[in-house]
Parts: sequence; structure tokens; C-alpha cells
Amino acid sequence: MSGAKTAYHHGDLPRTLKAAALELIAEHGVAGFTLREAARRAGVTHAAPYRHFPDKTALLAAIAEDGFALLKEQMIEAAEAAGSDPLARFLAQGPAYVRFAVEHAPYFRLMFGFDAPDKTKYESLARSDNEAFRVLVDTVAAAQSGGHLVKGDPERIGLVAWLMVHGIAHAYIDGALERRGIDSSNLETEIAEGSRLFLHGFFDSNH
Amino acid sequence: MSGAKTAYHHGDLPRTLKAAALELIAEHGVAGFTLREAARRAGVTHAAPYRHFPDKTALLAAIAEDGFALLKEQMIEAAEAAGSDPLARFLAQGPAYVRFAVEHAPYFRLMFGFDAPDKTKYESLARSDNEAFRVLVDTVAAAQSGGHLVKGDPERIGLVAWLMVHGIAHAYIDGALERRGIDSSNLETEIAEGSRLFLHGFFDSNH
DNA sequence: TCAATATTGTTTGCACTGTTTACATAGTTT
DNA sequence: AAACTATGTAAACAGTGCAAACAATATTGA
Repeated sequence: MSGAKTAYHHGDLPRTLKAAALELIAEHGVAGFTLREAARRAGVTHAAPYRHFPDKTALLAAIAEDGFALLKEQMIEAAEAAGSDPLARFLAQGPAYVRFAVEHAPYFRLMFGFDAPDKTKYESLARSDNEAFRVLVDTVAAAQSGGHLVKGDPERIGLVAWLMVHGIAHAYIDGALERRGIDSSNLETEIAEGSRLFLHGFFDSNH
Repeated sequence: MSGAKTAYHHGDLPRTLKAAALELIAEHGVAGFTLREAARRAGVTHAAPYRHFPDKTALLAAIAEDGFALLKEQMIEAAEAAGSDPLARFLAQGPAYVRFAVEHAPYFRLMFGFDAPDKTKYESLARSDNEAFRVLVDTVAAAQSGGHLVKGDPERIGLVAWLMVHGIAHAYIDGALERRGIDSSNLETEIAEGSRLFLHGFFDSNH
């Protein structure tokens, strides 16, 4: 493994291909992404990728897997940055999730899009998905122990919490929020306000 | 306009094409949908669709527009079926939304997928989107007048409510719920439980 | 050391796609 | 009936995912 690329061998084609694919997705969306163009950008013929990925979807699945690993990292970082209060740690993960979606939209599209690689067909992808979700569930459980959150199956509560921020992130990337006059510049404020409704509930009696 | 199809002219090709496209999307997803195959199913050459839609995306946009009209109908029906209590009417729309997503998944994918037609480029699509959303906002406003819901901009509250059910619907179609052990058969129960958390909030003090 | 072998890239070819162009047919209007 | 418009067909093009068969480079084991 020489590392340096020679005239013939590339060096680290898988990594280069994934990077090129991410660029293309950022530019043209998942649907507009093309294996041949990715190969072109990697400086290689259009058949070369097949030495490393069985087909186009497998490459996308590999990228999505990286995405989940990155998301997991960012969730952990967000919790740590929030200090030691369990509720604060939980609350910090909502904005962190949305921020991930916005800042790494190509990853997000690949991870959660309707035409994303089927997680039942790529088990290591499903595994890294679960690992990221586990971080949230653990945080929920910790906040429950602290007595700051409703009781109940932490997995279930985490799921519902995830659903809401996921909806926000999705609508945000989709442009649905901007179309409805939500300013993109004060994302933090929006999430905070949404979280308030979320935590206190929608009933009038609660406020 | 004879209505009956002759040897040459089809009769109502646009409608037939949209129906064929929906079938294909149900079978192979949006990414797997092909203009040529849709034309084939409609019994017409692959260039014929271009007499009615400028390109592939325009056909998809037209279908998505139908989808929003259908969603609007179902939201209205759900509210009416819930009787006259404003809160009950509001609560009924959550499950109605998720049910629409599940029962009309092809529409839903087209309406809200990442690679869905750009709503800023198809204004009549954006318009029918807004009309459906308006139904929800009006219901929120009515529930607020009844004093059963937190005060505040009904548009904002409706948006947050929409985000959550949207997250549920999305995760449901994506298979994320099934992967996490949520049984698909008791959808109603799941939504009800989610709504409870949603309405009462996540703080322990509320319950 | 150096031939055998496994990796990785290339070339060529295939069936398919979205889209355009020129043409043919059917309905409609005057 | 003639002119016109709407709607279909036929043929062609560049671009796609994928599959051989082939070529160049690395790695390995005697």
C-alpha cells in the first residue's frame, strides 16, 4: 500500500468516490447523482467504482453509513458541551440534530430520503443508524433518572422526540419552513420555541 | 372531445399517465419511475407524454398537486367526522394525516420527498400545498378560540403540530418505526399515545 | 529474487433512459 | 371542404448503470 497514487492505481479510490458523490448530491440532489460523473471527478474510468462497490446503491449506502457515524459524534459532542445537567443535555440534542441536517444536507438526504438505500438490505447501515439513535435514548434515560422528564419507555420517548426534530429538519431542508416565512437565520430561536411547545405541551392549562 | 379512445387518439392521456405513474411509484419508488414505462402502460409511444407535460418532473408535479388536493379533502373529512368540539376536530387531523401518508404513500413520497418537484418552480403546486395547510391552521385557530389550545400564532402552532405528525408519517413510510419494534397494525394507538405526549408535554410535572 | 497470484483499473458493449425533431393522423373551425 | 390545431408516431442522440474480457500494478511465497 504505497498511499501515493501512481499512473495506474489511484491510492484510495473508495474515499475519493464518496467525497465526489457527496459533492454531486449537494449540487444536484440524490436523484441527479451519477456514478459515471463521480468516477470522472475521481479521475478514473466509469467502470472502476465497481471494483469497490457492487453497484450504485451500495456506494450510497456506504456514504449514508458514514453519515450516521458523524451524526452520532455530533450528538455526543452536543451533550457534552451542555454540561452535566441531564435535562440540558437532552435539550441540546434537538438543535444538534437539526444543525446536522442543515450543515450536512447531502448526508441527511442519503440517510433519510425516501429513495435512500434500504436499511433492511444493508445491515451495517442499519447498525450505525441504531448506534446514533442509542445515544439519544441513553440521554433520555439519564434525564428520566434525574426526574425531569416523563416516565415511560425511554426508547419510546426518544422516538417521539426524534420524530419531532426529524420533522423540523426535514421540513427545513425541504424548504417548507422558508416558504412559510420562517427565517433561516435564527434557527436556534425557532428550535427553542418549538421545544418549549414540545416540553410544556399544547394544552392551554399548562401555560 | 369524444371521450372514447380511437385507434390514434387516446382520450384522456394525461389522466391515464398520472395513474400509471402512481402505480409505478408504488412498485419501484420515485427513483425507479420511468416516463417510458408509464407511456408503455398507457399504451402509447414514449414521446406522446411530451404533448401534455414539458418533461418528466412536470408530470410528477401534476401528480403531487392532485395529492395535496386529496390530502386537503381528507383533513376536512376527518374534522367533520370528529363532530363539533374544536379540540376533537384538531386532534382528529393528526391520525388523518398519518393515515393519508400510509394509504397514499406514492402521493406522499411525491409531495414531500427530497427529490420531489421544486415547489418554488411549480406555483400551482405550492398553492395546493398551502390550501391543505390552511385547513390545519383554521382548525388550530378554532381550537384556540375554544380555549383548549395554547395561545399564539395559529400558523406557528399548526406548523409545529404538522412537523410532528409529518415526522411520524415520514418515519412510518421509511420503515423506521417497524425497525424499532413499533407494530404497524395498531397505528391508531401509536398516534394516540404520541399525541398524548405531544399535548401534555414532556415535563414530569405535567403528569 | 522472481515467478505466481490477487488487486485494481481500462476498454468495449449492451439495454435502457430523457429529450428533441420531423412527420402522420385525427378533431375542430371557418 | 379546406385550413388549422391538437395529439399521436418514428427515428435519432447523448447519457446512464452494469457486465464482460483485458491490462497494468502490488503482493506474496518459494
